[in-house]
Amino acid sequence: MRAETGERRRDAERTRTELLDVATDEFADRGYSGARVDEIAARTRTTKRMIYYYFGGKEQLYLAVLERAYSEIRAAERTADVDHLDPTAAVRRLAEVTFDHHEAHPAFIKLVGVENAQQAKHMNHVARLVDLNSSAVDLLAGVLARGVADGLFRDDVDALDVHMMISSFCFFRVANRHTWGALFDRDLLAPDRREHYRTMLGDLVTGYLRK
Amino acid sequence: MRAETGERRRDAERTRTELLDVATDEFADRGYSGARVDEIAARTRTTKRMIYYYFGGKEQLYLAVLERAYSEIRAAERTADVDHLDPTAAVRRLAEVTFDHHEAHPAFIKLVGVENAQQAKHMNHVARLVDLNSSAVDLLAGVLARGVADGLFRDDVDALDVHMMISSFCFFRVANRHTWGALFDRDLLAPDRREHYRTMLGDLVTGYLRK
DNA sequence: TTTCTAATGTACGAACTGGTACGTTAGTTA
DNA sequence: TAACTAACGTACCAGTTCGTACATTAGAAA
Repeated sequence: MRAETGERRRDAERTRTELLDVATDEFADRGYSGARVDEIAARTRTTKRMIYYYFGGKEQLYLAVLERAYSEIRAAERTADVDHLDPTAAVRRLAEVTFDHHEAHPAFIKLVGVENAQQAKHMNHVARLVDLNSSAVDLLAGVLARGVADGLFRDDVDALDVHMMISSFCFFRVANRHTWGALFDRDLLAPDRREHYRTMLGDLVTGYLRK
Repeated sequence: MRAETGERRRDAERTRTELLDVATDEFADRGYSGARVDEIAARTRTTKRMIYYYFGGKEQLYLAVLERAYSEIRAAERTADVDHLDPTAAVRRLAEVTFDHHEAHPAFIKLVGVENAQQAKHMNHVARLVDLNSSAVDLLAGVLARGVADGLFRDDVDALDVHMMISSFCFFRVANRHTWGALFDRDLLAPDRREHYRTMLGDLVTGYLRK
């Protein structure tokens, strides 16, 4: 595999990263038990031995994949700059960021599914993840408070509930596109329907919040 | 395993059903590749040999599980009697039926996840399933038409989109409760929050449809 | 240049796992 | 009651898969 150039350079960081990249796809596509360490190794320029050298084993590799995937997400979530928008536009904006993010990271979505299939037992071992995700909700909570203060929004809604509402729509569209396509013959990710769903989500959320 | 009573009766139907029951849980809990035929057999009163005798193999057993799970669903979906309700109440009713259904059938939800993880490649082999699921959408379409005719609902909404909106909320709540609990320390299935979410879904959908 | 160690490669083993060959028995039918 | 077959059980095999023992090498340090 490695041989194309003939050269053999040593680069611990590159080897580690390459293993993580390939493992992310493999775990996302085949699930934890479906993923094969031999297969992961074969798709890199290094060997299976390095998985054990750098990570310790299949499970720790999966853990590393999970942690990196969630960490990368955090950065993206923070790009939303909504302070200058009025509350309604700001909520719509936040929903769109989540929408775009889900669409752009199918592997991450699959990993969430894999992790839920295992009752999130691995995620509990990555304590660091817990506070990462709160930031998105805090941002939303701020906007909601502004909307309530302005007399635009209902005052009995919880930010985490709204976040769930948004997440569920975005998650479903990506995660369940295959069964949906098979059952109803409609591709939820078809490019020409993208704007439609994005707008729909915004309407949905702002409609729910409106007094 | 079987030995408690000492007796050994022959009953093809019972053996088949028992295998399907156990296999449903095993596939739902561990995914297709994670499920073990030996484990399935061990949890029944019969032996692994019978899986091959009645179904042919692991894959065909999974197919049988999938088909039965979807078939059982259809019956439940039909219990909604909404013709006597005004459009808004009827939509709320349909959403609640889906909500209740998802909550009552976690194994089914998991199977949907398992199937999506495999790009629904097995489901495509069960052509019979396709028309099963349409009935729920047809029911919804009728109600929406009534609402539009009465001047209550927007006239630019598609029934399948509304169905997706409802499904995504219900699906997410059940399917992703583990990661959600781990990240936000909130149990989406806590009994004392059940009414809250059920109402929230109704508000969400009717709010979106309202003119 | 020599030494030393992190990084890498190879070969192999033990346990697991889906599947099967073959024998046995319950219950029906003639 | 003898014959027959659907239903069932046991033992085993062959391929797979995670993991490891051991050998080797690139490149830094002395």
